[in-house]
Amino acid sequence: MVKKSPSGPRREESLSRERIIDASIALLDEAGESGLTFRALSQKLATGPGAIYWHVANKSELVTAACDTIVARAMSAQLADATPEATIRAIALGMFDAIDAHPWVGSALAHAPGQLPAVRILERIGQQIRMLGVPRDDEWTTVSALLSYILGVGGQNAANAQFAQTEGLNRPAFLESVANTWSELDPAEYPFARSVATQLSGHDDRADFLTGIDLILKGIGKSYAQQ
Amino acid sequence: MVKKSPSGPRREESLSRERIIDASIALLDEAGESGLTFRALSQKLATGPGAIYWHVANKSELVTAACDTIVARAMSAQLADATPEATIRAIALGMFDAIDAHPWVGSALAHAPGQLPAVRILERIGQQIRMLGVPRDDEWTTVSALLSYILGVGGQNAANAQFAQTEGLNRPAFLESVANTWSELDPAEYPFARSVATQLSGHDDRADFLTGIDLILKGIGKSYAQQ
DNA sequence: ACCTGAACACCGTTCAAGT
DNA sequence: ACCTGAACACCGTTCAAGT
Repeated sequence: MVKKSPSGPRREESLSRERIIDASIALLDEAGESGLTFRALSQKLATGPGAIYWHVANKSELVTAACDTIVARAMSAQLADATPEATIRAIALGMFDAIDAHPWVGSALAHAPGQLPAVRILERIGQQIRMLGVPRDDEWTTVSALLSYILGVGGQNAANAQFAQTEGLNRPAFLESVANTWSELDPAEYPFARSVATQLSGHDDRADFLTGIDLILKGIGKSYAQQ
Repeated sequence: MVKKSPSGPRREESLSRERIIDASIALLDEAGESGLTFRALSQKLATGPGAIYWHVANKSELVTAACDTIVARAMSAQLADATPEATIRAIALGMFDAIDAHPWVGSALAHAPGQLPAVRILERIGQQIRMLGVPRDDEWTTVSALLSYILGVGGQNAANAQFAQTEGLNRPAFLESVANTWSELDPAEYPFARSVATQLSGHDDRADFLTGIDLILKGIGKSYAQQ
């Protein structure tokens, strides 16, 4: 088949959906959620704000597309010969690390339920759940619990990172300031929060996240004993 | 002690932090997240935008305060003579219903981790976890898993409601449109999402949410068998 | 002490006009 | 078909000026 390509040599600099998304990711990584602006973006791409609308419907679609690029990358990592549980843990950790590296992905995911990025995660987890002996009727609920937990932790991590950035603090300093606030709460009303405040700064978020995943997996195992 | 009150009869109409927060809640309930504007708010309160800044530092603080009012209300419900598990379920359901009634609370919670609203939930759950025989060193991780799950589901529900409202759809219609999108995905790449799409619209979000809570509680029970 | 409202420095999005 | 960039209709926030 003869390729009837339109004409001329493709200019590397010409605008395209892909270039716009790549520039958006760079902007979001550099300056956070509030850094992505059609004006900043068009400047980075050496064009006008209106040009971007030729390739992208609106800002919401742009953020979702940027998010999807990161999620697709994280979900493409495969590991063979692992148990379903181990694979689910790996998928979850992959998302944790992706959100850690790109905090804006956490809030983008939270704001676009049912969209492609979330479906990618759902699909990979779902395929593993099928192997765990969960009855068909309970598949959705089970997968949805895991997905919600992942998105919940991701969203909180994203908010922490954004808050710390806004305040000009690094993560340890931010956690310490939260711990301080909690220590000053009314002892009669907030005994638990106060006592747990001291543990806060020392903890490993990644390990905590994984413990939560294991808790849910244990619950699934207890509900649907497999042979 | 003699009360040296400033002067004159308090005008019912005078501005106050409380009146501002109440008006904000009303605005958020009526028009969603994007409905809360300093201009709309000042119009509702028959004042200027600048006046609000005398009582409230900025928009972020205002939203958090509005969120806290709803959360405090939801957390104040007490039930006596219940097992820790039953109490945790009740706390979780209370938050689910609060977010269902005020979707903006879901995203407000997600954006303000470590702030008072989240700590209220953390505290109530934490007190129950103490009664479940979870070792001190694992308290934070356990409570944090439950809280993340609640915030995750809440955030997704909020996003669903907001999306549906933006699109001018009711919830069933919105879920159906999501299910339709999923059914059209590539069968080779998305077998699970496609097969689960049909189950989507029929499901009870509240029941699913509770199943997730039970999954985590089962996991906790399995980890720390109590006598 | 508290309120007013114009002004500032931004936004996302549109659209006539260009090539 | 694709790009330009001025213009529109908004924002949150500030601040001199009032009472």
